[in-house]
Amino acid sequence: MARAATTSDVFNAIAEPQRREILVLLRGGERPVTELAEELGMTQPGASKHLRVLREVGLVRDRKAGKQRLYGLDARGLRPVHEWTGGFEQFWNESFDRLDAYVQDLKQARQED
Amino acid sequence: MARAATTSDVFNAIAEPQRREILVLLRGGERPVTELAEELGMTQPGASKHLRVLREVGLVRDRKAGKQRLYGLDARGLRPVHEWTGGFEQFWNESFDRLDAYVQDLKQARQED
DNA sequence: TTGACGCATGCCTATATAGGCATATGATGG
DNA sequence: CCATCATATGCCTATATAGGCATGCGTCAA
Repeated sequence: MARAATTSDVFNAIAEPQRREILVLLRGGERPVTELAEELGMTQPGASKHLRVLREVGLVRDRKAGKQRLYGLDARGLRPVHEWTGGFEQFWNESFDRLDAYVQDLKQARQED
Repeated sequence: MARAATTSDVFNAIAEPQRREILVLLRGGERPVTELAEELGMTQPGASKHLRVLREVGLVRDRKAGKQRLYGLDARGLRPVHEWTGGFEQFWNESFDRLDAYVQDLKQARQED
């Protein structure tokens, strides 16, 4: 079995680099599919598929604009990710310390040989 | 083709729910493999495999402790994820506004029919 | 209505990977 | 050296999914 579907889990949805690029581009405002595809060097169907995933997981929304379909950012879904990683913030610096302690242990162990 | 390997991309590595659970558990301190497996209801080989991915991507480190191998958190790799999502923070609230505007547009469009 | 444009979808393939199982590997105590 | 415990790995299978391609579908202008 595999992980939760890309279409239901934001963590998985943003695991794809090109989808992250799309989100970054959309910070600049709404864009039609073809423009996104062009700017990111992907095919139009490719862009559409990534956009579909992002839409189903709620990170973008779309609206019709004439012949075009404009995709826009809905970043709210990223907040849980930000908060989850934030739960480790206190360990970022501490990690250095622990690594130090770890290295110290290694040195000691080596001396005790 | 697929996305960047779980073993090289932190975003992908944490896309797996069980790996996230492992990381959360490790905030409580180092743990041997069997204990992790037990607490998370996974098999020992399963835990070992997830730990390997986490180790290769640099989110955990291990040290020998007698017969056991203790895995500990190295959260530094989560920082880029936190920062990347943080880059969207200004859009979280704004998203509501945009959504509102969007809904307004819909209503207008409907009236204009 | 017709043609052109913009986008979504279906089909197919290759690949990554999660999980189950058996087993190899490594360390410890006698 | 042997038996045992703790982990890591290899093998196999099922599945998700990214990407290429062709094509369907809706919209607009003439």
